[in-house]
Amino acid sequence: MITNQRYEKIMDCLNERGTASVNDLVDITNSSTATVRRDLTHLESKGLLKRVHGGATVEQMEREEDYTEKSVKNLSKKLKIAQIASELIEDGDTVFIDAGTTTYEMMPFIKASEVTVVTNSITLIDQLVRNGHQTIVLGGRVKPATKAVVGHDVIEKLRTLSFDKCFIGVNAIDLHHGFTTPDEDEAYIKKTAVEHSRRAFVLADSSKFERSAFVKFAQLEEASIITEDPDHPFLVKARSGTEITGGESNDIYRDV
Amino acid sequence: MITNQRYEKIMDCLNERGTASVNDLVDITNSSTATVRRDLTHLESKGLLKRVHGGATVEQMEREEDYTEKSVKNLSKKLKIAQIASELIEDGDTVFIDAGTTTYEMMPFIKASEVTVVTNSITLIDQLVRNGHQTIVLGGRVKPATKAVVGHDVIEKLRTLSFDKCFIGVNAIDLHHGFTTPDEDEAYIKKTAVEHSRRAFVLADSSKFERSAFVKFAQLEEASIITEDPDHPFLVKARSGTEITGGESNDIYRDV
DNA sequence: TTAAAAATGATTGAAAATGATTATTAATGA
DNA sequence: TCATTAATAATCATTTTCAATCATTTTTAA
Repeated sequence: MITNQRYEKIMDCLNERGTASVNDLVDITNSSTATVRRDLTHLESKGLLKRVHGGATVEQMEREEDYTEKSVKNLSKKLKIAQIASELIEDGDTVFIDAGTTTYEMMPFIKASEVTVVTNSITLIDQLVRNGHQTIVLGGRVKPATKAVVGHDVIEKLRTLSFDKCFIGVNAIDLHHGFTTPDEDEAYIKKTAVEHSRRAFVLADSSKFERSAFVKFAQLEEASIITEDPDHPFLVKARSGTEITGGESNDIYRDV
Repeated sequence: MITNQRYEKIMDCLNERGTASVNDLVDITNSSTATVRRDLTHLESKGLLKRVHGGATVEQMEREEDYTEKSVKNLSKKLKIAQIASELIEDGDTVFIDAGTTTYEMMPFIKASEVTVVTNSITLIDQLVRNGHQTIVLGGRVKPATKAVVGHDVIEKLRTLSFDKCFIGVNAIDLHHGFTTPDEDEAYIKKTAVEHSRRAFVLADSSKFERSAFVKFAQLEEASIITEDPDHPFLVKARSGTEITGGESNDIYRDV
C-alpha cells in the first residue's frame, strides 16, 4: 500500500470514529506499528489529527482544549481571525457559515442585524439562535465526529441558494493545490458554497500555509484569506505570484 | 481501549444517566478502579463532570425544570412514556422522531441497534449522535423557541421518505378534534410524518386528554397513543366510542 | 542494470499508563 | 458516639506504548 492511501485510510477511520488506537490502524493499513506511528506524526504535523497516548483523535469541536501555552496562543489567533471575519457581515446579509472550530468562534462577534445564516453545522445553531439570527440548517446525514451535516441533499440545496458572503474553514493552503481539506464530503460542500457566494472568505491561521490536504475545494483566487498575520511570507509570495494576479476583487484579505 | 475512548464512554454514560458509580464505569470501560478514578480526576479538572463519593455526576443543564412537586411528577410521567416509546424501536428500524420535550426523553432509552433516526429537532441530534445512531436532520428554518426545524423544505423532504415508525409529541387530544397542537408549521410536519409512517405513535401524558389546541394534525385512529395511564377514563371512552372502532391495527396503546 | 534514496519493519531502552496493594479517609448504622 | 463498611489516595510492580536506531526492502534516478 502506498503512503497516501494509508494516510487516507487513517483519516477516514478517524473522521468516522473520532478516535482510533495504533493497533486499530495497524490492522486497517496492514502496516507495522512503526509505520503507523510515522504516519501519525506526519499527519499531526499537518494539523489533521492529534496524537494521544495509544492512538490519535480528530478535534471534536467540543472544548477539550488543554490550556497549555500553545493552545491559548492558537485560540487567540482563532479569535482574532473570527472577529475579523464577523465584522465583514453587514446588516441584511445572507451568509453561509461552514462547520469548523474557527467559524464557531465567529458567533459572539456577529453584530450585524437582520442577518440570515445558512449552515451545515449543528454545533453553530445553538449560538446562532441564541443571538437572534435567522438560522437555516441544511438537511442530511449528521457526521458524528464533527456534527456537520453532509451528503447529497446538502449540495442539492446549496445549489438553489445564493449568498452575499460565505465563511469557510480550511485545513491547508498552498500555491499549487489551493485550498484543501481532508474530508471529501465536506470539501464538496465548501466548494459549492464558494461557487454560490458573491464573495468567499477562507478562515486560516498561518499554521495552515504551505501545506496541503487531500481534497481541493477552491483555487487561491476564488476566495479571500482571513488570517492573523497578513504579512506572512507565504501571503507575500502568493500576492506576487502569477497564481493570483487574475483576482482583482478577491485579493488576499490583509487587514488585522 | 485507549484513554480517549474511555473518556468518551464515561462522559456518554454520565450524559445519559446523570450519575454513575465507579463500579458502573469499571464495568463499562473494562478497566480497574484505579484507572477509572484517574480518569474521573482528569475529567473533573476539565470541568466535564463532578466527582462525588462513590462515583461522578454531570450537571443536567438541559433540564430547566423548576423542581416543584408538580414538575417532578410530570417528569416521571414523561420518562415512563418515553421509555415505553423507545422500546417500540426495533433493530434496523428507520424512524421519525418529532421535536418536543417528551420525545427528547426517549434518547437514553433507545437500545435497538442499526437504527436510523430522522428528526427536525436540533436538540435531539446531540444525544442521537452520541449514542451512535445514524442521524438525519431535516433542513430548513430553525425556530428559535423550540429549536425545531420548520418550513416547506421539511415537508417536501418528508414526502420523499417513509418510516417504519414515527414518534410525535402533542399538545391536546380529544374525541372531536383528534390530535392537535398550537403551531401550524409544526402541525403540518407532524401530519406529514404520520402519513409517511407504517405505524404512528403519539406521546401524551394524561394531562393532554380532553383538550384541544388550534391545529389538528391527525385523527385519533391514525396513531396509537402512548401514555402513562392506560386506564384513564378518556381512553376507555375513546376505545368504546365510534370514533376509533375502525382502527384494528392502530389501537390505543395500553401497556405500561 | 546499478547506485542512491526513501520507506518500511524489527529491536531496544525509556516513558507512560495501568492494575494491585495498602494505608487513610469518608459514609453508614447501631 | 463508636464501630463497621465502603471509598479513596498513594505507592509500587507490571504491562503497554513510545521514540530512536539500524537492517532490510522498495522505489527512484542515473
